[in-house]
Amino acid sequence: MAQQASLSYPFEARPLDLFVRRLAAHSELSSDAREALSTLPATRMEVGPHREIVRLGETVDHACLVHRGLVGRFGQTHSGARQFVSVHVPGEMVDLYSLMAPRTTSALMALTRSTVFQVPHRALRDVAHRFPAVSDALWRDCVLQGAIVVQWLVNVGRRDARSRMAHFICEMAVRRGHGPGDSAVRFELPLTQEQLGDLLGLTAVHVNRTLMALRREQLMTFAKGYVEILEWTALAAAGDFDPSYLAGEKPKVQLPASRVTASMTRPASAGFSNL
Amino acid sequence: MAQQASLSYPFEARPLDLFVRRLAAHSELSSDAREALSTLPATRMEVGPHREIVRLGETVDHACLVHRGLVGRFGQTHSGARQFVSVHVPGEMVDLYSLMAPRTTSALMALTRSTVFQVPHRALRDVAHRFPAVSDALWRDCVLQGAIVVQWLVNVGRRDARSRMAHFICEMAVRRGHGPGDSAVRFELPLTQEQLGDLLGLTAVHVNRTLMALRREQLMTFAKGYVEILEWTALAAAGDFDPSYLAGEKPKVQLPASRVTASMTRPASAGFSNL
DNA sequence: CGGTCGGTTGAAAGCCTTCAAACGGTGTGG
DNA sequence: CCACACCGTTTGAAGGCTTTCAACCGACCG
Repeated sequence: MAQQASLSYPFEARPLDLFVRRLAAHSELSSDAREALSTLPATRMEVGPHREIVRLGETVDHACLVHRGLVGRFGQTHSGARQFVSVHVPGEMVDLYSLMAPRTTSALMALTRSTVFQVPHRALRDVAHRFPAVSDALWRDCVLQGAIVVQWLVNVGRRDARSRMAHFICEMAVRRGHGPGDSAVRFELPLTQEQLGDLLGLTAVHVNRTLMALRREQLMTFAKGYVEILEWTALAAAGDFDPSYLAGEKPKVQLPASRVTASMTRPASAGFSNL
Repeated sequence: MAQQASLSYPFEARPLDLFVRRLAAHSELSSDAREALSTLPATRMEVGPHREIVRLGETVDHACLVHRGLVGRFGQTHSGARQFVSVHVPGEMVDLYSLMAPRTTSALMALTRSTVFQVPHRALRDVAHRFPAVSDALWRDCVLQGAIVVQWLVNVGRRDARSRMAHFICEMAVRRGHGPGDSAVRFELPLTQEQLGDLLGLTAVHVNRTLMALRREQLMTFAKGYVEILEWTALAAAGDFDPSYLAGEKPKVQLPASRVTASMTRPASAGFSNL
C-alpha cells in the first residue's frame, strides 16, 4: 500500500486541470462546473512500469487519472496472452466508465513509470449530480474513448502489421497534440516492443521486423522511447489513418469502395424499397 | 400506444418496451421514468439485409432501436475490408452513443431483414433531462456496450479462429437469453458465413473451415441461420469464455497466469514500493 | 432457366508466430 | 572495478494459421 499521499496543489497546476481542459474541448462547461471538477479530491499514486493498477474483476470506487506516464487497459486470454484495449496519456481518465460499471472486466497497468490520481466515484458522481452538463461531459468522454476502441478493433481485425503499426503511431501523434501534416514530428512514446505487440495484437518479434521495415521505407523511426515521423502523409496512407474519430470531427473520406464481391453494401432508402 | 407497461411483456408490446426492460435490468428506474421512455416517439423503418442504415460520416439526429432482426455496426479499411464492431439483437439501441457524438465514425448495417425504430435525440435527451436516473441508465448502457467491444478486441487480437468463433457464439447465446450451462441450446443467428467473417476478422472461407471443425468436434453446429450448442462447457472452454462482461457480474476466474516471460505483471502495492 | 448468392472444398502462397541465439545497456553485488 | 544477471532489441530459420485463388454445388429468384 506504499506511496500514496493526499496533496494540496498550490504551485503547479492542480492535477485535474488537464482533464477539465480535455472535457471542455468537447463539451460546454460553466466555469462553476469546471471549478467543481478541478477541486475534486484526488489521491496521488506513483506506479512503476508493468505494475497493475486495477486487477481484473476488482470492484473499484474511484477512477484513475493519468498525470504523468502512460497507462493501459487490457484483457487477457486464458493462456496469458495480453491485449491492450486502450492507452492513456496524461490528462485522460483511464477508467471513467467504472463510474457506471465499477466491476472491472479489464485490468489497468502502468506501461511506464507513471503518476496516477485516484478520484473517488462518490465525489465525481456528486459533481455530475450538481451539474448536469458535467454528467453529459463525462458521458461524452466515455463515448469518445469507446470510439477509439472501435477503431482499434478495425485496425487489429482488418489490417496487416505494417498498416496497423502506422495507424497506431499516427493516432498517438495526434493524441499527443501533433496535427496531421506537421513536419518533423517527434514525440515520446516510452513503450517496449513487447508492449507495442500487446497493443497491436502482434508478437514482439514481429513488431521489431515491422518497425525496421517502416524505417527502411523512411516513414518513421522508433528508438529509445521516441517516435519520429519522417513522412506523415505516407505514414497516414500506410495506416489508412483518418483522425476524425479522435475529435468527433466529420470524416473527410467518402465511403470506401466495397470489396467487389457478391455481398455488396446497398444504401437504405435509395429511392425504392429498402428491402 | 396507450397501453400500460406490464410485468410480462405481451407479444405486441410497444417498440420501446423491450429496451426499457433492458435498461431496468441494470439501472434503477422509477415507473414514471420507464413510462416516459416507453412512450418516446419512434419512427418505424423496414430494412433489407446488407442495407446500410447509417453511413460513415453522417451526422444523425436519432438513435436506432432494433425491433426485429440483427443490426451491425462496422468500420472499413480503405481497401474495403469490413470489420463489424458490434451486433445488436432486438431491444438494443445500436447507436445510443450517437446522443453524445452525433457524427458517426462507424456505419450501421442491417445484417438480416430488420425492423428498426428511429428515436429522435431531442426526445431522448428530453427524457434524460427530466429524469437523471434515465440519463445514468443510458450512459451505463453505452458503457456496457463498450465493454463488449473491448472483449471483441481481445478476441480478435489474441485468439485463433476456432477460439474466436467459440467465444462469439457463446456471447450470442448468452445475449439471446441462454444461460451458460443450459443444455441443448439452440437459437436463431441468421448470419452468412461472410458476415461471420466480418464480425471475427476472418475470411468467409476460413469461417467455413472453422465451423466444420467445430462441428466435427461435436461442440456446435451452425446451419441455415441456426446455432446449436452441443457441448456448452467444451465450447466455452474452447472460446475462453467468461460471461461476466455481459452483465456486469463479477468474473469467476482469477487472473490468468501470465506468459512465462521476463516482463511479468506485478501487482501494485504488494507491500513494498510500487516502482 | 440463367443468374446470383451462399456454402463447400482443394491447393498454393503469405503473413505471422515460434523457437533460438546473440548483442548491448543497465543495475547489482562481490 | 568487474562479473553477472536481466531486460529489451535484433536476426535467422522453420513452421503454422490464415488468406487467396479457383472451382463446384445447391437453393432461390426473376
